[in-house]
Amino acid sequence: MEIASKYNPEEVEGKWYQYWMDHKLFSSKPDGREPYTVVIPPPNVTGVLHMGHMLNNTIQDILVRRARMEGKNACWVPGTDHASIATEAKVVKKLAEQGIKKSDLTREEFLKHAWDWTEEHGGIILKQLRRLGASCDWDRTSFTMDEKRSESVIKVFVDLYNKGLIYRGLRMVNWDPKAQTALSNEEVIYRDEKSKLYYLRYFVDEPAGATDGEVETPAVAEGEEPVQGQIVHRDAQGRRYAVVATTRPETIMGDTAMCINPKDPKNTWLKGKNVIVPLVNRSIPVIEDRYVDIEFGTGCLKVTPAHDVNDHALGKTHNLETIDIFNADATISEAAGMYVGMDRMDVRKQIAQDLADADLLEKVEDYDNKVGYSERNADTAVEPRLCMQWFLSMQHFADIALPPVMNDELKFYPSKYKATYNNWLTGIQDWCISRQLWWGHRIPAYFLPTAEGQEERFVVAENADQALTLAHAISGYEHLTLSDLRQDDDALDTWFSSWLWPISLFDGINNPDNEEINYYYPTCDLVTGPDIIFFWVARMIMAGYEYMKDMPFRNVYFTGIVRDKLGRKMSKSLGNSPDPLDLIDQFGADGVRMGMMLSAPAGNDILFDEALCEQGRNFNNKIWNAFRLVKGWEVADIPQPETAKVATEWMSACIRKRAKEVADLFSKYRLSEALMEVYKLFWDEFSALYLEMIKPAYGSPIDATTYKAVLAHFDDLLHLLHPFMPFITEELWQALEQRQEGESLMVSPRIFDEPTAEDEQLLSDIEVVKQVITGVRAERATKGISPREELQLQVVGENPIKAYNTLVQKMAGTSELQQVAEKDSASVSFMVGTTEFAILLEGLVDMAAEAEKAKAEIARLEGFLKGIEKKLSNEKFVANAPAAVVEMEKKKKADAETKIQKLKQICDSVK
RNA sequence: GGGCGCUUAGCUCAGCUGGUUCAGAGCAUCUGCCUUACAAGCAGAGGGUCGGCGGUUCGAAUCCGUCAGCGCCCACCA
Repeated sequence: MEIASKYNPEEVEGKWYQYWMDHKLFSSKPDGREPYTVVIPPPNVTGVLHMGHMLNNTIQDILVRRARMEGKNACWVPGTDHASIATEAKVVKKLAEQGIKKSDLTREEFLKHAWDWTEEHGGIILKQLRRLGASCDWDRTSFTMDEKRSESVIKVFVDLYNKGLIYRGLRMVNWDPKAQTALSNEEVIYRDEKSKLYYLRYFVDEPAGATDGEVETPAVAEGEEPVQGQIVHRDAQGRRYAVVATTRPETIMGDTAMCINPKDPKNTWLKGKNVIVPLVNRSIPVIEDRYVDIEFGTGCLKVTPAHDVNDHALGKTHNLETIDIFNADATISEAAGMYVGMDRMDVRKQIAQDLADADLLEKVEDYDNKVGYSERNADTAVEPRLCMQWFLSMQHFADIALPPVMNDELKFYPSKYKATYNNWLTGIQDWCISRQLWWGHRIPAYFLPTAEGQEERFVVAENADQALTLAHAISGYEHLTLSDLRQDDDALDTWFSSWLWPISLFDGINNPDNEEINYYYPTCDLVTGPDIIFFWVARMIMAGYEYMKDMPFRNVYFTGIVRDKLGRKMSKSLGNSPDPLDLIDQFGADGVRMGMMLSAPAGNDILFDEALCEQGRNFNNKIWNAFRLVKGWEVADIPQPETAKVATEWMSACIRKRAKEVADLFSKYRLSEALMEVYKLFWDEFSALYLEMIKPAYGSPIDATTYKAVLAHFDDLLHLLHPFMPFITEELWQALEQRQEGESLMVSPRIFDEPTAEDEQLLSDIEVVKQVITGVRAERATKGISPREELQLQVVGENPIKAYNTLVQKMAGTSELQQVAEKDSASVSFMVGTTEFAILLEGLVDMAAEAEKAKAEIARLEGFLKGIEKKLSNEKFVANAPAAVVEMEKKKKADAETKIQKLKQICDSVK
């Protein structure tokens, strides 16, 4: 049968993926084998595959398939995340396109739309992962909002509430005015922004011309006048005013104080005064607090307790009034009294104009500051907002989650993220877990009816019935009915469900001690990006220790961020992100997987370049063609040639050695290096050398012994390659021999022997042989001699590769190797170690050129020798360096001297 | 402002606790080959004063200090 000379992934990939699925080869059940568990970082349920997923899931699949090759019971659990903010935003947008407003819908109606949307778009990403070859146990596919996961979340909420770790409080939170929900601190991304610093005039609430508080001054000129450190501003009418620098003039309607530092000499005259908020014309007190930076701006700070975290703290300390001037959508509220209904950004422009018109704007400067944005709504600035939210106390969790990472019970790869983790946990703040959204797990808190003005009362329970029972126990509420209870409208932060993922996937919360959780937990490796170390990784560790009293995973492998080859982050807006599926169409899944891995050293960002996929595709083709060669041989019952016997032993040694190296690299998660080992093993050693060594002459058959060995070697190589390139390896493995239906390379473990001392000897012997072969080929190349033309090779003196003479003949295209005391004069020679080899080249030898070459080499060696001699004559070196090092130097010296001597003979022979 | 990391060949990176001729790999480049598995290939070759300076040491790409450049994370200076 004719096999195509190019590997065609399309014909192969779908076929084998279906085969694996049909035979349930991805599925895992607890058994006597060592478990190897990975839980997928659940992608957004309605998301589509991007390069980051591609990288991340390729790595997971490699680890999982590798574990199978090692005979472990590998279980990779897939699933998706409900991504409350992102999904709700998409649904709201879609409804808006249909002319439906969320506010016109009931919660139930909205959720119906959301589920419809999820059903329609959900799970596409998981289907896409199959193209990549992801060997997930699909029967276990879960969703953070499916029944079991939801039940787990509610149970945990109730439990933590009962433990006193969840509380409700009026706090300044990060408010996303677009999604109209609170965000946790981690969900806010700060961006540098070019903005303006507005200097506003706050007139002192006093008659014009007042001077109290000022230090006596000899003379006061017009404008501002520093007197003994004071800076007093006066307008033309002699009215005094303070200047306040702010980036947010639109918040002045919420000002309830102006603050100075008590130690600020510039502003002492303002102490105890009241000032008038510009435009608003409200009189507010001047307060003193050391919080104010004397050096910044004018040292005067406007205090808006409702709209700034620091101001809020000041407000608390100084008992200030709080005026909330924003609506939930960040338009101006009635409370502001002016600009009502306008958007905050429009007001900023408008108010700057109005202030200028009223001569209340001293100046405007350019200013670089940081503005917080919602992680999910990149275009909307977060607004600090005071509101009632649910929080989780984090100190307890930090205490249980920090030690295991710091003492390496739970390992981070690369370990530099330990420091990041440490920083976050030691400065941890409470976690705002409530979101003003409907799409998510509804907070299981039930409010009881209360009279106007009475403090709110609620109970927390897994369901309404239990809540009612709890309520009945409260005096005054004995006769409550279900309809009197009002469940909290808010949903929980998405991460409040994903932090349970490694436990909830095996139903360990609802059903502790069940067979699965006991078998699969703790999971082995977590593969994720460092961007969610706080969101997810840290919190899973917390939940793990809280609910399982054990780590959720033994190792965390942090991948890098996928960038383009110019180092730019891949993004939709830049349009520099290829569609992973297009890449698979173009290069095959195996090619793309290899392309990703070639560029992905652990922890470093990866600079993705399609050229790497090309390299991957080329490698596939190489494997394919090696297979074609081997399968094309005719086998005969003839004796095994000596060269084939040696070559076969050598190949075995190569495999053992590389396999060990690969295992070592895997244990360190250095997957790209492991791949490179296998790559070189296949390409350089197996294809370029071994196959050439054993290749029968054209038209001749191969002996059965060698052929059997080649197949065995090929089989070994396919095992080593399989985790990286599952499809082509399965295809060839199935074609290598007759297989039973249901058999698969994927579930055929292979343990490799350790390399032996004999292996090492053989490998180093063949290194010398390779140098001799290269030496001959190099001469051919420089002299333009065809590889087919047989050459006469001589070895001068002792022959270090006597046992491999026939191998050299075959590979270098030489006739029988002659051992001579003195080489033929009509020859060119080269050195391998300290041995001289000579190729007889009647008429083709330029003796002068040979002598020149030798001379140059002598010069180089003499320089080298000088260095060594200097070292050896240094008494301190000889006295202090280890004996082995000194010995090595002596050997180098001797070798160099020998070579020089031989090279000199070459020169002499020319004269 | 605090913390972490990086700088080695044209590119992407290895070089672990200082000493195996240690200056490496892959890709790219150059030269020659359509040789009966593969031109998506074969054979061969070239290429770096290891960011700068200083120090420790018999010995430094490797340890210390410092400077320069780059990157990331955290932080309430309006």
